[in-house]
Amino acid sequence: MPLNNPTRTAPVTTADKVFEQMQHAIVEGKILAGSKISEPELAKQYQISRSTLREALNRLEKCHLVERKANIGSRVVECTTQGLLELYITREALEGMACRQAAINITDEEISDMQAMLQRHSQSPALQDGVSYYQEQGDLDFHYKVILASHNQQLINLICGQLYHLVRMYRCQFGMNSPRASRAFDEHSHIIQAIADRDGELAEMLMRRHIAASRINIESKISKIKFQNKQ
Amino acid sequence: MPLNNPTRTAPVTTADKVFEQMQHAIVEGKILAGSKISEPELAKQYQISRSTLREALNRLEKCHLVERKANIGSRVVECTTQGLLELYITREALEGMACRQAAINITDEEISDMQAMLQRHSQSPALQDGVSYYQEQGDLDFHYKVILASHNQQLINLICGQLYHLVRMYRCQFGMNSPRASRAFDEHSHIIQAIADRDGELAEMLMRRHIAASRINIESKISKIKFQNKQ
DNA sequence: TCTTAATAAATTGTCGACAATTTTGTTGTT
DNA sequence: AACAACAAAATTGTCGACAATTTATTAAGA
Repeated sequence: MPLNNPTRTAPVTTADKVFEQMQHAIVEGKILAGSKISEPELAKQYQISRSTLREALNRLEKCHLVERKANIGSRVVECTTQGLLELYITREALEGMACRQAAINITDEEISDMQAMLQRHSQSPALQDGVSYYQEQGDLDFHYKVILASHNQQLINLICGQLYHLVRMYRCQFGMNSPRASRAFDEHSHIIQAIADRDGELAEMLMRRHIAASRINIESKISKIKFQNKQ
Repeated sequence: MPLNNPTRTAPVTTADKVFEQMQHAIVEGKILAGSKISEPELAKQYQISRSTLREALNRLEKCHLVERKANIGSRVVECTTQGLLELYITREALEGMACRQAAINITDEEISDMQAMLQRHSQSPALQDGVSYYQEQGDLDFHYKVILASHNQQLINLICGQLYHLVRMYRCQFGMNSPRASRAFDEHSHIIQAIADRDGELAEMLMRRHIAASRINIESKISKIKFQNKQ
């Protein structure tokens, strides 16, 4: 089970496999954001029938990576500054609550597990500031563990099954791979402490600030890029 | 545009229509919660092909009303006490944040609109404590307006497009139609006031308490029912 | 030359049939 | 009677073809 999706099940049907391929292609920008999706073209490309492709498209729509309009067709979602802002505000709400619930529902075993992970991260700086998209698992791993520890299936499905696909897409396409390295590590540490202390209120507050800081960090990078482009 | 779904577009394709029919049937319990869905059977029942039915099923899956497993089939979601609890906790997080964003992004026009709605509700007690599923629009209307006023498309899609289908299902199937009548009206009033004052922090806190109170109210009703059944 | 209308091409929606998988029912053995 | 292996039935997944709708192209008129 890959680190970047703890809730996923092994792909059994061909639609599953095509879904995963397209998912990666969209996240990495190989299929361009905002571009129209031609069913006949992609069906031929993946060597499958249109029915199967449409099945895959439906799943991509479920995780908000494509949008479909009746009789018009499908488009890959666009990556806009506003969309990123909205996404992080939503994350703040959901992961904040997940963190509060984690403080309530986490098992002792999961606490040990998270502390062990933190220990590993402290010893391998490469994990603290992942350089590429595939190496950012340190941060994602932390967030996934917190979310799963909430033991709230509704929150888990929403965040891991839907939001995080978009999060990865934005991170990848905007080149925001290293989420504030050392600072993030400290913040992770404090959050785990609050959870271990069963202090739900503090845990939620810290997680919300952690995500808000991450959002502001990314926003500033974007505005720099925009500034450069105008020069 | 029906009151109970402000983000919905008119159904154009037959899959759309079947989706809406099934949606209502599931929410109202005409298709039993937790029951298996036979594709051949339902396709015959609705006089459509299996492809079209599957398209409808995909949309039902998108709003979490059915769950599908590969090679096994689809089932209507179950209505469990835990599921209800999880749903309301998620609502608390999302609608709380939506309320905070509304305090930031709402237009003067929308403020007037909400105050006018409140005025109408105060004069028609029937709207304050809706008796049946179809008459609970007073409460739903309020929540929808707040969510839309957030002007955050991500939040709007998640809450209106997904969560609220489940909310209506639980309300309908557990017979929790009147959401604490008069108390709710006062709470609505205070929330709108906070939004109009542009006090995002207070607005979020009030909305969270409002939903938490609603959750606790429903929980107590459920435990009473369980108690009765054991007698 | 620019709009508008009509027509042709392409794309999406729907259908029925076949293949693959799961479930059910049966048979045979312990 | 209980269990296992096998066979039959039913269900889901996939395919290609046709219908309905949208988009592109052409023709006509102002």
